[in-house]
Amino acid sequence: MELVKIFKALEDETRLRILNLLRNSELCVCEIQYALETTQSNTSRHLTNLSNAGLAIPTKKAQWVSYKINEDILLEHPFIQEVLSHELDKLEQCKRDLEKLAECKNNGIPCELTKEG
Amino acid sequence: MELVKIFKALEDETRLRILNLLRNSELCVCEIQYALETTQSNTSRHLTNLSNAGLAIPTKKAQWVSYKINEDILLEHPFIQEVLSHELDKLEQCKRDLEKLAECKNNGIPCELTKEG
DNA sequence: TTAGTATATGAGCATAGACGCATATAACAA
DNA sequence: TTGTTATATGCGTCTATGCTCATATACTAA
Repeated sequence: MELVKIFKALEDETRLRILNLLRNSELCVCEIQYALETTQSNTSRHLTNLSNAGLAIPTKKAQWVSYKINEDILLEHPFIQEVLSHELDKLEQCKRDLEKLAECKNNGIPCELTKEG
Repeated sequence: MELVKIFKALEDETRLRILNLLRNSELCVCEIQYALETTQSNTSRHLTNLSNAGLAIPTKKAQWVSYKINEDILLEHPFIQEVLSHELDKLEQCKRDLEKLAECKNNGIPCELTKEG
């Protein structure tokens, strides 16, 4: 059941935090990793999960893989747009993640520096 | 995180089927069990789960416990209403469940007959 | 080629949860 | 009381999944 697959993807806090980060921009794995303050493998797995559920779309550019929200699934299942727009922004953790992401963007931090936290 | 708790509850096909059944009426455990064609313990556990997640509300009447949708959580999280209204009704299994429920209601089947399927 | 970086993935561990069986609890009926 | 019915729950099993560590893969650059 596709709906179950979607809810299974939404049922993890880390994945909700990733969707929140992707809400306004396409991001590469290391930027997401930096914002979440987690490991590379953990970030990658969650992104694979979101991709398998049809919620995110990966694009490879040189050695980077960037992920964005799958707009098609938002049209097919409007409740997901509702979640993105009116649920995630209320969460403190999601706000902190966006600040962390802005920090990463502003400082022009190269991906390798995500290792140093 | 409350949102995660809600998605964990929605992430199971049986529980989505139960929410579909409760969409239009308050039902006792045995009616739900009959419509789902599953065991009593399984039905009870899923209803407890929905109740713990704040999605359903139990009411005890004599030896029966009836469950209904928690309208308050629909107001707090409109995406749930969206799921109930525009996602579940599209699922073949949910349609079959409603037919099975109607059969149970029309025949005035007492709860014990749910054993005979 | 070799080295470095970005990402993905296999292995192993730990936890969570779905299920069925059996049993407990609660309410009713005789 | 005893028996029946409706519901909940403890226990064991099985499966799924999240996490970390280590390694593999893919791309870039020198």
